[in-house]
Amino acid sequence: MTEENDLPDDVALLWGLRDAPRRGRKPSLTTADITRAAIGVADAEGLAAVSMARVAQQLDKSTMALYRHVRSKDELLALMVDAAMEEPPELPPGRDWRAGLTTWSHGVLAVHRKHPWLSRVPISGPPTGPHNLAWFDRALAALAGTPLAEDEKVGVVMGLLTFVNGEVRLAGDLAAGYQDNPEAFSRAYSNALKRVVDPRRLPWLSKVVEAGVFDLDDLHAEEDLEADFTFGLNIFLDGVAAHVARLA
Amino acid sequence: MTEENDLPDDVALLWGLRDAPRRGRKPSLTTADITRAAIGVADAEGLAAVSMARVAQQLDKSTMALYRHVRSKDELLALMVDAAMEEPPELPPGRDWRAGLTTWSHGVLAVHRKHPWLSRVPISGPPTGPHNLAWFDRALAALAGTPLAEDEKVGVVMGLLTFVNGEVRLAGDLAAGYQDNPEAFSRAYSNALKRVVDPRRLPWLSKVVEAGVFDLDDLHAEEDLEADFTFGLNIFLDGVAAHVARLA
DNA sequence: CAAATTAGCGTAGCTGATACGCAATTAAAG
DNA sequence: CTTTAATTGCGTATCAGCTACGCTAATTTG
Repeated sequence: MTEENDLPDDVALLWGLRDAPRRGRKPSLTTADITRAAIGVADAEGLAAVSMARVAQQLDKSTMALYRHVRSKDELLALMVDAAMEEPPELPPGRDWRAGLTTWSHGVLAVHRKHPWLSRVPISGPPTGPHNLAWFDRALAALAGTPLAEDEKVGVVMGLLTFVNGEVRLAGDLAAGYQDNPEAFSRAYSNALKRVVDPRRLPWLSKVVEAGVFDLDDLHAEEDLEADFTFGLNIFLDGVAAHVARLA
Repeated sequence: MTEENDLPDDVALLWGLRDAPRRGRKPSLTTADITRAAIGVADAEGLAAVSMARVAQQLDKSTMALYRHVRSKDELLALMVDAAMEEPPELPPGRDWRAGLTTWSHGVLAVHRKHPWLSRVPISGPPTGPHNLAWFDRALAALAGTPLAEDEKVGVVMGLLTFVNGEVRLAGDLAAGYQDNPEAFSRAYSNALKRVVDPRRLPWLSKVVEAGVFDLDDLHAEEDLEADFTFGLNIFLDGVAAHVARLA
C-alpha cells in the first residue's frame, strides 16, 4: 500500500519504509515522535498507562491523529520495543565468546532496567526491527569464533534472550508487589508458602521454604536481581561451553 | 473477608479456601466449573476469546454470576493456569537428576502443547497455586541428590521454567503466523530478513540468514519445536552438570 | 413462619480501540 | 496563479469488555 517493497507491513514500519508522500499536507507528527512519547508514558506510568488517548494527549494531538502513522496499537508497541532497545554495546576485544556474551547479556539487563515494561509487552513473533536485529547480530558476533553451527548459534542466542526476559519479568513482579505494600510484602510470599505447603505432600519444596530461600526480608531488588541473574547466566554459559568443548 | 487464614486473597482462592457458607441459597456454580469452562474456551478459541461474557455463556449463566465466585478476570486467569498444569509426571526411578529434569521439562512442554494459550497468560508473580507448586516440588525432587544449595536449586528450576516458556511462546508465534497464511509464510520471515539485513551492517546475522537457518520452508511445528527444545534444554542441563561437577 | 444470608442477574457506567468521513493544507499541474 | 489531487488531523460514533450496584429469590437457622 505504502511501501515500495513487498515487505510485510509491520517490518516496513519498523524500518521506516512507509513514508514518502510528495503532495498533501505536511505531517506535524512523525512515527518517531509518537514512539518517543509512548515510551515516555510507559517509563513514567507503566505499560498499562499507554493508551492511544494518553499518548496523543502527551503530544497535544487527538487520539485519531496517531492512526495516520500507526495502524494499530500493536504496531505502536512493536515500535516502542525496538526503539527502547537502542544500540547494543560494543563487545570486549578478543575472541573470548564467553566474555562477549556476558557483556551482551548484561547489556540486555541494563536495557530492561531502564524500561521495566519491556518484559511485559506481549511478544508477537520473532525479532524484525533494526535494533533487535542489531542485538541479534552482536550476540552472533560473540559466537563467531566458536565451532558452533549457524543454527546452533541461533539456538544459543534465543535461549539467552528468553532467559534474560524471564528473569527480569519475575524480578519485576516481585519489585512491583513490594512497592504496593512494602512492609506486608517482605515475607508475604514466604509466609504464604509456609502456610500452604504441606511437608508431606511437597517435601522438597517444603525443605526449600524452611531453608529460608524465599525470605526476601528486605529484598533489595537491585542486588538480588544482579546475583540471581549472574548465577543463571553462568549456568547457561557453562552449558554452551560444554557444548563447544564437545565440538572442538 | 472470606478465608479463615491471613493468606493473600489470590492464594486462598487458588487453594479453594474461600468457600464455607452454611446458610443462604445453594450455589449452582463452582469455581471449578467456571475454570473448566474458561479452559474449554481457551483451548478451542484461543485466549483472546476468553471474556467473562463468553465463559458465562458457556455455562448458561449471566456474566455477573461469575463474579460471585471470582473477583476479577485476573483471578480467573490464575485459576486457569493452575488448573491447566494438572499433576506433574512421575520421575524415572533412581538418583539421576538429569533424567529427572529431562522428563520434567518434557512434561512442561506437553502441558503447553495441550494448552497453547498457557504461555500467553500475563504472569502476575511467582507460583502459588497447588499444581504449580507441585511441579516446583517435583523438579526440586529431581535435584535432591545433588550437592546444590537450596537457593541454587531454585535458581535452576526457575531458569528451566522460563526457558520452556520462552521456547513454547516463540514456537507458538511461528505456528500462528503459519496458520494465518500458510504458503506466504513459509519463507516470509527469511525473505524479509534477506531484504532488510545489510551484510555490511549486520555481517554475522547476514551469514546466518544466508546459511538458510530461517528457511523454515514447510516448518513442521511439531518436529522443529521438539528439536530446538531438546537442543536448548541440553545446553542448560550441561550447564547444571558443570556446576554440579564443580561442587562435587 | 421470620430473620438472616447468600446466589444469580439486569442495568448501567466506564475505559479503550478504532472505523468513517469531513475539512484544512499543501505540492504539483495547468 | 489557479486548479487539482493527495494527505493530514480530528470530531463523532461504535463496539467490546470489565465490573460496581442493587434487587430478587432461594435456602438455612431459630
